[in-house]
Amino acid sequence: MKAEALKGHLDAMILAVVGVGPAHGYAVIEQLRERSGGVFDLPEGTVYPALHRLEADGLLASSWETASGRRRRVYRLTRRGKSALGERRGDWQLFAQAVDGVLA
Amino acid sequence: MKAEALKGHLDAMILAVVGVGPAHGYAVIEQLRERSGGVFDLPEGTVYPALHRLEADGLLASSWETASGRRRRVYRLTRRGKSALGERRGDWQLFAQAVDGVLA
DNA sequence: ATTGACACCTAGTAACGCTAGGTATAAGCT
DNA sequence: AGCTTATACCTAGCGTTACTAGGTGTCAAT
Repeated sequence: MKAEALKGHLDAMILAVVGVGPAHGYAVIEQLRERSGGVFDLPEGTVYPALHRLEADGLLASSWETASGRRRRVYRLTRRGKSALGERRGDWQLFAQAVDGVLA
Repeated sequence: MKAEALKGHLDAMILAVVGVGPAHGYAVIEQLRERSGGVFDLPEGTVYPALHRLEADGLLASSWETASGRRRRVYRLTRRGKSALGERRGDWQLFAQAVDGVLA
């Protein structure tokens, strides 16, 4: 599968993962891998910048935590992020249905 | 819907449209609009370069036609294009299922 | 004569996932 | 003690690709 396939859909998936509950970057990567059935095994260089983007856009907020000697930046959904997640889910359904219509 | 959403999926859809039967660029644009229920109303600057890419990759082949005074470049699937279409359909199903899994 | 639909083209831009490097802690093995 | 693996973070630069914004030309309708 080409790398470009993900473009424009990663944000929605990250919001969805963090929407389940606050999570740090590494955990987001694991969740994406598990919830996608192993399809999305994303490098850190993909996910970390995306998290920063989402925070800069005000859809996520972060705070530092320390767990067993390791520092973690834990992200949570902001109000705007929660609202954006709803929109993105709708966008995805519309998009997927449209692609199905063309490929059918 | 963001423009990036399409990335990596346009090729598959163009192959699918041309796979139904040879078509020229403008007709491809119309087919994409119709078969997607109006969701994909793509500018020429998106579709024409994509057609050129696919031809350069050997998945499409083209020939000039003249219909009622207007010249058209008509594209058809090559053997490799047909095979690629099959792969891309599979990729899409895998991808869509994975995204569904994460967003659910 | 002018507008709109048809039909093609391309240079440049913006977005973003990824590569490839880097730092640092903790646990387990030899 | 040294090494590897997993955890956990970061970023500069690259490559791909959809789109913008322009251009050319034909034909039908007003």
